[in-house]
Amino acid sequence: MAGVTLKTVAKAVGVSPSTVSNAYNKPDQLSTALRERILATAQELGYAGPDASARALRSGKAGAIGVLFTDKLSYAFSDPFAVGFLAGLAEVAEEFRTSLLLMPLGGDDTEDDSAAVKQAAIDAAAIFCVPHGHPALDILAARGVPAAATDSGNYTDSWVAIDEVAAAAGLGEYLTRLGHRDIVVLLDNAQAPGRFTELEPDEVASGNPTLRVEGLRKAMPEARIRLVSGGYNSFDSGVAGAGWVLDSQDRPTAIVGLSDVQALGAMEAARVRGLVPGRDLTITGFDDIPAAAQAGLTTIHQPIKDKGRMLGRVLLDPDTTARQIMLPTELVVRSSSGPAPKTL
Amino acid sequence: MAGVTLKTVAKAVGVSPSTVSNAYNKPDQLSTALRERILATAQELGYAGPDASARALRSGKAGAIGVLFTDKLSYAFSDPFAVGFLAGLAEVAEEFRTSLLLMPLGGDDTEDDSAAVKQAAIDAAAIFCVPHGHPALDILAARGVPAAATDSGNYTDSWVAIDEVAAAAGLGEYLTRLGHRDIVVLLDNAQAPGRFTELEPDEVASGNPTLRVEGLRKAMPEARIRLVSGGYNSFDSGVAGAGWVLDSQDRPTAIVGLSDVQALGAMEAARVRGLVPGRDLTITGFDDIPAAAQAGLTTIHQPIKDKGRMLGRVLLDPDTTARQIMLPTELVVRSSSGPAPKTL
DNA sequence: TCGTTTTTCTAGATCGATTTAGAAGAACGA
DNA sequence: TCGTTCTTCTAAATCGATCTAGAAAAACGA
Repeated sequence: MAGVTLKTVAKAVGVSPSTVSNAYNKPDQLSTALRERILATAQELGYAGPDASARALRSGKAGAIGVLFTDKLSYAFSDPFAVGFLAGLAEVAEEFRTSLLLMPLGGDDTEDDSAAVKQAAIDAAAIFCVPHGHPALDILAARGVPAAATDSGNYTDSWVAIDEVAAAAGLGEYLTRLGHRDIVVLLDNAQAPGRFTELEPDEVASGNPTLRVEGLRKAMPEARIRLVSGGYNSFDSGVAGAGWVLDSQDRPTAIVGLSDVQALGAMEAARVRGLVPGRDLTITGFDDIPAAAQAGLTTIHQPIKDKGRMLGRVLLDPDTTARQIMLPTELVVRSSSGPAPKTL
Repeated sequence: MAGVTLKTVAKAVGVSPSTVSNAYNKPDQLSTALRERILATAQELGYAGPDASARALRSGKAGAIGVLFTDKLSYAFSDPFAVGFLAGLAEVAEEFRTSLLLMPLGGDDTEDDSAAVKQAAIDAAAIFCVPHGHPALDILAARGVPAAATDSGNYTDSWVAIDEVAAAAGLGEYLTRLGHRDIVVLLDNAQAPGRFTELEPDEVASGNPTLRVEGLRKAMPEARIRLVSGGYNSFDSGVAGAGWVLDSQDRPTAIVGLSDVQALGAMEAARVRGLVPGRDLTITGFDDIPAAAQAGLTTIHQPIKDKGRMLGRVLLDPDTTARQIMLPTELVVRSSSGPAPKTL
């Protein structure tokens, strides 16, 4: 049972290993009769086809692309945004008979954490919301693995992204029109999980969060903008972070969640305190996940699934020559936003 | 840049390849000074550490476990049940520094579809809701890959499951008590996607669906039980399948979704037709995903995340010696179920 | 001082396939 | 009939590491 290799089969049939290999990979290189005899013998011996690792080594193709996450892998699935992205990516991967290798990076950047990135046998990598400067990115570069990211930082020459700054600026303009001058931005800071505190600008993970804050600042130069983190990106951290803000002496008129799950958490926190989003305060999100529509959350819509699909094409499809793809976004106004209360 | 291998580094430093290998894998096998010199030289040459495929081949460890899905990979993410399972599995995988390789199987069992299963370099496999007798399972067995399933069919000696029959029987008893005698079971049949038709019992994918139907039959021997498929397991197929049932001349008093997403779809279909679940008809689900509670769906609760976690332990943790783990379930009654209408 | 143990390093086999270049024989055209 | 082209198959090199067994040198104990 164990130790049955190409060679074993070759010997049993009385042909060379090359021929057995061809029987599996290049059927037209040998006569049908022989091929069938080989396959039959293989079956008999309990040989299940060429070994994956060996093939990968020799042919230089791993048959998988890595998906890099910053958050713990288990968090990755708790945000429908991530799920939507994966669904799109998976769709294309499937088309090219490629598997997805999920690779968690862990919050802290000890070298231990990057072990998976060094280890993994992958042909390419999809970089999903990983902050710039993360050591894993350097490792990928050093390994020479083609990579494409979900944001347009200049650390990867390939990306599929949205114009984060412009999108956030659009939201900022909208909030300004509504009269908001005192904003709290709710973001995730994996470095400081569970720390509900105002952050200095340089504590914001570079990448999308920075760009979104930048867009807001640009559009609302007069406004006071504070940054608060409730830890990892999740509904619960939204509840906690917004709770902290709402219980403080110094409430803002609007809470801008940097993801929908956090914003939904914020809505929950408001509800618990008897506040009605859209009337008593404004809460907005980012992404437009399905649940956002149900909850009436004002948010920035971005084509999540398409992002995954396009990234897949950039990595796998030779016909897709574009390396940098910018997708459109749209401000979706729902019931969670409204004019700033005049009673300041 | 390209073609830098262990050997290159070894030659540059003036040591043997073995020593360079040890520098990476067994630091205590050589002096610190030499190790540092090797690492420095490697860095200089742009060598990013031992090649993954080669290591996998030689050491026989791939550093990844495969996750097998029946549905198209993209569907896998649309059911929160699957997502919950993955989150649990990922948690344990992370602990053991192992990656997850997602492997879609496709609906039809042409040999082409199993290519991924043959190809994939994995140490073990998690079999997620794959019907018994699927060729991919035979391939795994032939390859000698340790596998564990999410259901207790006897095709794998390891599994983490719930007592499907008993759980469904509990639901059946409950429905009987409520006076229901005419049931439609809404299930997914990937063989016949988009086909909204009553199925013969042998058209039901073996595995969980069969067991659940069996449990129902056992608990409600007097009842008329019809089977209907709306295609792949999804909200939309629930809408479509239930829609077909509700538009027919011969409406049942209860629709039993074999998954929550389908049941939620059925609720939507009812709502659209002006029917109130729990009053005009009964709708039940299976799994108890988070959305079920929000929607007031009566369903069977199963510990989704724990299922993933336990399966991970069975596959990876040497301390977990149990091979077969049965987890508890519970009938959760909410507003979507009620007495069968008397006006028959 | 001499034998023994420990530390540090190496040679060479090996993991299991794929690939390139080419041999042997069959088929073919003129 | 002879040279040419296909078809079918093979020998040997190779992918990039890890492992086993053991050599050389250093440290140690009595």
